Amino acid sequence: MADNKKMVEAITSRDVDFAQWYTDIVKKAELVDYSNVKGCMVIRPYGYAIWENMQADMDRRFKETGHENVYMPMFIPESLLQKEKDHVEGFAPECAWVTVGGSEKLAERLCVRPTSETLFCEHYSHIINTYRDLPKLYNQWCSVVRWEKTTRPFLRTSEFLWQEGHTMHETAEEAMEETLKMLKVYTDFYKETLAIPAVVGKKTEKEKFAGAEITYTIEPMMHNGVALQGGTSHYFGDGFSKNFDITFTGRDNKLHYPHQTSWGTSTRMIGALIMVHSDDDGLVLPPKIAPIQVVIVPVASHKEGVLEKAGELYNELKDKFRVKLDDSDQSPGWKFAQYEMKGVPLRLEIGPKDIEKNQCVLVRRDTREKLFVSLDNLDQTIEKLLVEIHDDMYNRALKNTEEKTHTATTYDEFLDIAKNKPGFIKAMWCGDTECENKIKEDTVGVKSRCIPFEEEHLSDTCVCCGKKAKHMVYWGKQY
RNA sequence: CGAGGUGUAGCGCAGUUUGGUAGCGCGCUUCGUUCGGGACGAAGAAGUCGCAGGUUCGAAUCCUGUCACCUCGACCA
Repeated sequence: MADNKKMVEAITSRDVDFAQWYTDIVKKAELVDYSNVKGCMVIRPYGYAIWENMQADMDRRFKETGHENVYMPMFIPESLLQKEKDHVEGFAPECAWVTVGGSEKLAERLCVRPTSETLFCEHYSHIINTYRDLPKLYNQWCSVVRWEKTTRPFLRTSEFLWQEGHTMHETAEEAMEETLKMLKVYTDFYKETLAIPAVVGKKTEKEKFAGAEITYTIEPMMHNGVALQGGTSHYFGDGFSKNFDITFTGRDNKLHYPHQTSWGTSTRMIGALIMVHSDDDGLVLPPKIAPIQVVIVPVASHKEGVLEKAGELYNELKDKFRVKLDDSDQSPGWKFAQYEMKGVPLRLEIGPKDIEKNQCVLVRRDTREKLFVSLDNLDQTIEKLLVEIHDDMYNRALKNTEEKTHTATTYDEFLDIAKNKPGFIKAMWCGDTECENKIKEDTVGVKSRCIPFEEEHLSDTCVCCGKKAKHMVYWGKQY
């Protein structure tokens, strides 16, 4: 037992050191390994399986909304990147450059894509000629590179996997509709698949994407009250179109510039998953993306009939759920701990006593609740439980978010909350970037998260400067 | 890029102050006993002490340089 204790203590407690706890989970659940390239990580099979499940779910949603997958080059010539001024200024500081090919110095250096707006625009300028060519609804699954100063597995790495949608539309209205539609796709995905609630809304001028007219964002709150930008959807208007000379002949037989959007989510969502749901015993995965949904652990597997029964159950369940039968010769206790570490939503124990009673033991990862259930209609019992687990996980995360969301109407109140209570602060804002800067300085890092779609009227004046308020803003620290 | 920290067996660490030729726990291999919350015994395998110089009869240990990683800031998905 002393040894068990030690193994369990190998995960730093979440309440003691959140950052260390996160790193422990990521390593011990075998999601990643550090690589020997600065800021890059090896995504191990278990971590990659989570990403694959996320991909499959999102890809389905993209296709249901009419999008097609494409693949762009990973290199962007410098001249192409420079066509949009704000865009290049935003990304230049974190570009990786290729200057040599083989032994030849390149005439023009190539940027390893940090994002692909410019490549899509270049391509769109070739293929868009008439309004009949619109809309173009493309998505790309790939990796991008941003030379970050500080990196953490999943949350910020030099190279990361993501999807980036890039669309072109005949009218501004249509593009705006697309921007909001994809934000909704993200919000639904977070809720229905990741069991993560989030605040959604518009970024301020200061926080919006380089080159965008409007940036919408989904901002889930982590267990410790810190926000994570979980996905963005940008409306570009016709800014890029003009710079890249993308034109089409309209219904009026005149030349027009198409209106553009882009939207993206990344492997960072795995980081969100960890920081929202997991606990001191390891990962807790929502059933929809868990690589293993049910793990079958035979108990006293040397006793006659146990392994056979476990095998029968596996065969019965394997077509309906992602099931693993662990018949290795590790002790049951070891397996219990191991699959808790890996966040498997349901553990199914089957031993001699169960077989006698035509039952098995189901243990929920999220609550540790132990249920003795009949082997009759087991698939239905499990299906119901998985749904329940998902809903309970969502509701717990929602409760945490609500409990850690505060309201401030005076600046003293705001500073007090920022200093003493982790979480979001709802407060009125005048619309000036100066106030955002001041707040960030006065609070050590509190920034505007977003202007939510559903604003509340908390007071008439800006919490910072006292001028007339324009918006209610969610404020908070972020990863 | 600023501040701090760490590099010794696959993983976690001790040894460095005071130089003497490397050790512990976990894991791994084999055999046996175990099996309802990280089992036990026996026998094994495994380390150019991050890298490069230097001092010394002798360096994991002292000196110089360098690289990588981690944490916290600034920057960002």
